[in-house]
Amino acid sequence: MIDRAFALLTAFTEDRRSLTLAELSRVTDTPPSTTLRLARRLVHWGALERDADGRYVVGLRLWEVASLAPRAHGLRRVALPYMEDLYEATHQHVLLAVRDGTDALLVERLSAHTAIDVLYRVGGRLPLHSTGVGLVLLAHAEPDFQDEILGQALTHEPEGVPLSSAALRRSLAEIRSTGVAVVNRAEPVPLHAVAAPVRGADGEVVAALSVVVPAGHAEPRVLAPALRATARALSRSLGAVTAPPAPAPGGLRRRQ
Amino acid sequence: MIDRAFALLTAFTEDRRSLTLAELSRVTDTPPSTTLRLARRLVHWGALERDADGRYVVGLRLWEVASLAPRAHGLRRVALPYMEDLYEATHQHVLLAVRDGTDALLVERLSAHTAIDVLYRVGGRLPLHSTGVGLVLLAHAEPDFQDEILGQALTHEPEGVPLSSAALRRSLAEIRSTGVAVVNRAEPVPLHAVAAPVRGADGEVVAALSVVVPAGHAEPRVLAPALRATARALSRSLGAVTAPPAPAPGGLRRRQ
DNA sequence: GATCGCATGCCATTCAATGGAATTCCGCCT
DNA sequence: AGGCGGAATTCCATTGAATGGCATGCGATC
Repeated sequence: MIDRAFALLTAFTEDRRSLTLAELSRVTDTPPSTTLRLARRLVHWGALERDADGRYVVGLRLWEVASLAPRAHGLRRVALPYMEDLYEATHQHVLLAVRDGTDALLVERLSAHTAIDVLYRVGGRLPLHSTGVGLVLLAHAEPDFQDEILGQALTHEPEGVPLSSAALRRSLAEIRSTGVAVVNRAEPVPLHAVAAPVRGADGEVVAALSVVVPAGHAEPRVLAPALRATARALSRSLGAVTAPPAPAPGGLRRRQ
Repeated sequence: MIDRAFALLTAFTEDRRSLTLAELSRVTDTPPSTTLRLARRLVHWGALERDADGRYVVGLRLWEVASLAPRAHGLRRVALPYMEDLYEATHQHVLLAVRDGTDALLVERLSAHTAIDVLYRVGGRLPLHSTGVGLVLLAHAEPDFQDEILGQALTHEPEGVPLSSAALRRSLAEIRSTGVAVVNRAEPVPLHAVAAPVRGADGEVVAALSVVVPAGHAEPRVLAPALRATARALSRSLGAVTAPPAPAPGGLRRRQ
């Protein structure tokens, strides 16, 4: 069965990058014989591989076809040179994320090894309501979806401070009108994040671009124009025809 | 059936990034009803998505799990900062590739937008015998595998010039003894490629790191030490314990 | 040296995949 | 407008493949 195969693949996570057959069997709640048969098929095809210790790991061939995903690698391909430009200017972190369900998915990250703290990993998920890229994506999502998120009890992620839905709504409006999201964080290390929307061919926001710098490194005021300009240039490369937002005056909620 | 599912996924290629159901059906030689059922399952799971036109494309979720592949994204994660260093020095192309079967698979590429010609894409395959990274990987592959490759009729890829197996064997020996591969190419645009091996925890070569610059930009002589040093630093990050190669004197063929 | 857990092979049962035919939908050409 | 052709989709009886319990061999651990 095919759901079994996917269950096998999803058994792998960031902190479970390699699994034995027995582990796979337990995690997916499948009898060992079935698991073995399936794992073999996947190995044969290249979706899984066995590492030096005989443990199962995600395979190169799966990555190869996944590299054709337009919203991930396809986007990245176009964005990377622009990200490099930002990277050279800041020499800290440059992030590119798209929305998937109720999370932001980090599609690319450039980081100097002299840069601060490791943040999120490429391929990992970020909360929408407490990161720069997340806020940008949320601010430009369909209103219905925004309501759904706003209806939940939210907290600022690392600190655990509760976040009122009214305050968040105000933030989103401001993000739409200014064209950037600015997040200042004290924990775990003081930093500024500045993020801007990236638009696709039909004008809708398809991704968010961001830089993250330690507090004192550069003022968000200075970074914002660079972010806006770079995101706009990237949008143009993606086929976004006309000039951008033309933000609804007063930050009206229902725009779409 | 699960092979059907993989057939569906492999129907996507670089120049077929999006497919309609009918196209999928034709390419995989599967009846439309079966194809539809399967495609739906894959969409449900996130391995496929439908784009704005309703065409099927590779999905974000597949990319997400694929980002756990140790030999692809896992490697890249460690390598990227080192690649950045090389990139800053040359501002052209920096490549990272691993071997998969009889090809090199390009795991990462940094390129300035001012850089020359587009070469190969990330996620794409390169020939082993006529690229810098490929030669490095081939030179450090198991002897049996080398023989297999050497037994074939080979040509230098872009020019179509035949390549004698004796000459290639000599090249491989030199690559092993010098620690770098140097490829000078006239077609389609004059360029130099310099590549060096990256070693994993148990000392075997797991990847190849390379820079590609236009002829006249920088001499391979100058680039080689930088490549060797960076590849070695990267190897150390990967857990390669001891100092590297200690090349077999005289470039003996059977080393393993 | 014995035991436990893991990887693996085997096989009768059963359940789910299969694809042909019919239907609807949509875009294009006349 | 009208109608044609291809694509997407539904349905269902048939068939063929997935299933998992059990037994075996293997290796590590106490």
